[in-house]
Amino acid sequence: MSTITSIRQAVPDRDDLAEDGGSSIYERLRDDIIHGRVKANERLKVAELASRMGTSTNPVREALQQLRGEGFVIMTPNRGARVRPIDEEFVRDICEIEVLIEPALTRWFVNIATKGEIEELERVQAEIESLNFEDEMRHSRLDLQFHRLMYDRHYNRHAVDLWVRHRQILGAISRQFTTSVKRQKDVIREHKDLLACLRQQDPDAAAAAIATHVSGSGAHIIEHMRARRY
Amino acid sequence: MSTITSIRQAVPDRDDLAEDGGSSIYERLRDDIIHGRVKANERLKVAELASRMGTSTNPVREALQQLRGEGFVIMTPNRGARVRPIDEEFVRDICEIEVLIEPALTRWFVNIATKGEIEELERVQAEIESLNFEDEMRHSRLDLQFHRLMYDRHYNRHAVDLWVRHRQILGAISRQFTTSVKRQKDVIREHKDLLACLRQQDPDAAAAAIATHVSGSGAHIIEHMRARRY
DNA sequence: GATTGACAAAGAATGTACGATCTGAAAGCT
DNA sequence: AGCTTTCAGATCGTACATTCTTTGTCAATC
Repeated sequence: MSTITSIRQAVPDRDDLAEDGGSSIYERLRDDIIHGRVKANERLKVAELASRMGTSTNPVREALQQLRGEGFVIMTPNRGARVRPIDEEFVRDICEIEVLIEPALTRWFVNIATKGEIEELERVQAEIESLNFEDEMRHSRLDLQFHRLMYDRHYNRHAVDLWVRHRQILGAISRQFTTSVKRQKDVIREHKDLLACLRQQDPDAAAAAIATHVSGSGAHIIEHMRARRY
Repeated sequence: MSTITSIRQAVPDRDDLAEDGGSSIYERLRDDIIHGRVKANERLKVAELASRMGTSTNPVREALQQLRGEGFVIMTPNRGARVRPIDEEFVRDICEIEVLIEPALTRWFVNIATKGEIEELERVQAEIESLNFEDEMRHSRLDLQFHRLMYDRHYNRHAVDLWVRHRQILGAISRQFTTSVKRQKDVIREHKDLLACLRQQDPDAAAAAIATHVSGSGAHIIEHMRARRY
């Protein structure tokens, strides 16, 4: 009967958001899928989810439809919703797209970056280095801030939204494990390389740097997933 | 009162699909948005849409949620849904993303294409040329088939899905006007160039060819939109 | 005796109706 | 004029009916 066990008991991280469990039904479902709390291809029954969430079925149905639009669940007529597997292939696909998009965003940033923005980037980077991955949660926030500084002003909102969504998925997955020491050093070096390219106003080199950064990050995540038989 | 006028009366094209108006509520809404039958930022009231669609409110709500997930409508709590404007910026954003993605897909195709597949492409291209844009509907189908032959087998399903969705949007828009003669010639020439690159097994040249093809297509659409004060 | 087929019953998704709650704006009061 | 109140309109949530899928059983045939 109870196909979905242990979905919502004790979500230890992310207690800073939305105090009273007031995160919307949509966010709860999405997090459960991203964090792998529901198995791949598992069926999502509205009645079951509704009783679990403590609401009626209608809000659940609408949340599922939204998730379908975003590609997190797959719905077939009269047969309900299934979890889209967040497996290595999925991560690889996302990363490959980001390897294409992020360099383009970065290239544009190189051409419009002000002195102040580059200094701000360096400030964040210095903070990242001084923190040195001691607090993964804070590091994640700083890393997000670093990239956001470059992308936020881009005119292509569609591309940036895509980046945000992809990053949320990847960030949620990588939050499940601790970054390896090698990857820590690589991240810092890659950021430094990127900053050097920015200072030198070299779009091509900056694009190449961010490409290796994204690619390396994706490879790191996939290796961890494979190691855990995720 | 009736904010949404002339949404569904007489959709002349696309009468080949789904005889009894049986296209799903989601598709109807999506088409209405894409084709510009509802104005940008216009409010979408569930009760109104429900009576128009001849159903109750619940299916409409779920369709709206799905559209929200795909980014076609913007919903704010307790204030309902608004139409996301499909304007020149939106098209430009999509095209820029495709200029990044399609070359990558093409590049991969060059490396795995079989002789039979290339011949199939040439056959479709010959059909396109013989048709010579006399039937835009059939041309659109052939053009879709042309690109689909290259992308369908790609391992990155996520990227291909993104391409399909973007292409649907662009195709729906460009179906509203007739292709200029110059663009017709350009399309045929670009396809020929691409085929030459494929035959020569030159991934870089093929990627460049598809990039100019996509870019040109986008520019053509945007020019038409601007001309019509779309 | 095992396999296949139909058939019935349970489970789940989809659709309908209605009540509760929120927003927005016009009317009334100080 | 500015503020409050009130009310219509719309969204959101709950309960129920309908329809489809699925599963389990039984019988008939090979």
